[in-house]
Amino acid sequence: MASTIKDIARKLNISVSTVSYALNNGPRSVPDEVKQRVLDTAKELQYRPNRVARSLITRRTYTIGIVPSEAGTDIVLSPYLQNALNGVVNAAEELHYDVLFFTRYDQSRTREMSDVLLDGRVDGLIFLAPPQHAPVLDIIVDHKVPHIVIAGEQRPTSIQYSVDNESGVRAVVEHLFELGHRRFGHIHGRMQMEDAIERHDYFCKFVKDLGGEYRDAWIQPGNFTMEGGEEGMNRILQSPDIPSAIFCANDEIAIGAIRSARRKGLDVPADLSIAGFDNVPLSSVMFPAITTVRQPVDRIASLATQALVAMIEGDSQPSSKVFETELIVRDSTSRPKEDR
Amino acid sequence: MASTIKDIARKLNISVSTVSYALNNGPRSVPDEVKQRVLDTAKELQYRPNRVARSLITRRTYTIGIVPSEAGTDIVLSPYLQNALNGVVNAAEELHYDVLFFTRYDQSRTREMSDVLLDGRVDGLIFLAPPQHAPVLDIIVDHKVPHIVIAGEQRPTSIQYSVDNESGVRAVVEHLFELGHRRFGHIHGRMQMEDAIERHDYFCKFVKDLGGEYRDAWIQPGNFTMEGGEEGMNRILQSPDIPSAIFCANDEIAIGAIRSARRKGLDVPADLSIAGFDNVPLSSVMFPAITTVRQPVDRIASLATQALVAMIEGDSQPSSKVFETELIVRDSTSRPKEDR
DNA sequence: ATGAAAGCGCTAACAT
DNA sequence: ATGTTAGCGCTTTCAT
Repeated sequence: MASTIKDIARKLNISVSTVSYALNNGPRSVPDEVKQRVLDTAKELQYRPNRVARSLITRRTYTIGIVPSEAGTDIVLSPYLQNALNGVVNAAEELHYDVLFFTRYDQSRTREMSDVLLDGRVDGLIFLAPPQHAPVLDIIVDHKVPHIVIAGEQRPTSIQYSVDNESGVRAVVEHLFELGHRRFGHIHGRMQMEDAIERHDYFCKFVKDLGGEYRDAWIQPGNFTMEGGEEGMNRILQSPDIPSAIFCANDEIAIGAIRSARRKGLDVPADLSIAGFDNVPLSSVMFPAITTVRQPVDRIASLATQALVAMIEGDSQPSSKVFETELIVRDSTSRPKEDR
Repeated sequence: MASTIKDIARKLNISVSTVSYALNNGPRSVPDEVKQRVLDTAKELQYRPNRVARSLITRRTYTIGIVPSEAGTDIVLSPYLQNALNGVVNAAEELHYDVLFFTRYDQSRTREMSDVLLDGRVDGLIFLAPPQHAPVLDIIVDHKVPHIVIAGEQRPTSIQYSVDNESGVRAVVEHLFELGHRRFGHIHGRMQMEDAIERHDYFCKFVKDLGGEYRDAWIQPGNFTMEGGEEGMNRILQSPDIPSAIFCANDEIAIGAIRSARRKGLDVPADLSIAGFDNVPLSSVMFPAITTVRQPVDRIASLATQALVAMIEGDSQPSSKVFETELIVRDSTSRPKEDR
């Protein structure tokens, strides 16, 4: 059995409070001589503090929880989640926090989920791209647990760290328009997610604003995955006539879309321009390299983590932030065929 | 303030033990009528069990800890770690465990580290490619904490899940030899890590066995990273004469090596064959696609997690496992120039 | 300067 | 069938 402060106290014939103060360097002072004896005995007995017992009193665990946007197999294979997690881990390491990854984020069981998130194992929570109207989030807000939402819908009650989808989408659409495209398609993400909705809506808005054309048949779901992108593109290509440019809600969709187009004998970008969003590592080494919108996921996640810890430690009440994007033009977009 | 079982008991004028048994469905039976009233009151008071208090007694947290091979920035960007983490998360989700990612695995502070790992927040630990002779591991063994080591050195005291580096390296070297190569170089990983050591040693052994040639100048460190691979290759290319084939200890090194070779005006594979290890996603979409050795990292991690939980729950004492590899021949290797 | 004791929220042995 | 109570290991208030 592991030894406790009681064991140290007994061995030294002093009280547990003195041991506690000696071990923690305060808040009550302990004479150096006593402190040294406590430390020596602790080492001798291989004493290790039990943080569970400690946090029962202090209500602090030095652990932050990360809540992925959905449960399911292979979620950690998503480049977006990987980058976000990387940012969280980077910041957490510096702040001396560990990261608890909640594996069971099942939308359909609000009660069970909130019980897990609120069971005392973490000091604060980071929600990663939560679905719209997530009831758990209401409960978290209710309980005043420190938390930050990345890429979620606006809620006055929660601090949001999100990317500026408006300027990002505007940049892509304008880029395609300037190349000469007038007929646009879109393969969107999971429409429960804020980024998917915004990118879809801004796509429609900017195409309309510029006087371009889009049709219902050219707008298809892509689920933020490669498979989804492939299927979405298959459906678009079933139209009697097809658009000359496709904006995909993320790079994985774009990769799938390119694969589908190729399979149907279309050349990207000669026959069809395809653009993505996120700038995941793969997008630059793919053939063709994908035109995309960079968003600083790591940085968003790092700063969110720092802000969360600031909330936890009561240093400050941070405010929501919107992060800038940057258009990266590569080889998957070019002038439309009819122009040449 | 959140409500506790005490609040429920008081409100219902019954004892806390009855409330506890009602909430937990046992081990003592509670009449349905009472149970229902407890459940109703729990809901009404927005009661949520405090798992920290519970685990202080039960010594169970339903959390497994994952210990990365080193601390540092951007560790979650490593494809190997990502795949392993994905496997752990997949299995953990199914088993209803969450995953605590330890961010502060600092080799130089054994004491601090082991305190963190042993502070009661997790039921068991998974070590991911720990460095050789890691003193923390000794302490973990000492404390009889359930744990499994992935890709670590053999230790009779710990259960190991590792990949069969011998057959993997043999397959690449034989592949290169059959293509006609006789002069081999190697860019190795961090030599504190078992996989790096084994791949290096087996490389030397099999080249020798087959009657091929390698020289000290052709064996360079690559640190398991793209940058390392690039630098390693730069050094190899400084030799007056160079090998015709390079085996890299992982795919990231290979990617860096290819980049370096290209920069010096060499064509891969025409001028130089380069092979990797791991089969990370990038390796198949790279240009040229990389010849590599597939190892089932996700599966290793999933099975390790399942085995760990079995240990935790006392169901069984699993044994160490070695996993098979598979050579995947792609476009970065071909017959040497002089042959043509 | 330091000991005694209360108690964090919960489980479970011990009573009745 | 159910209440009382002793902790789990720790922090911290209250005494002295």
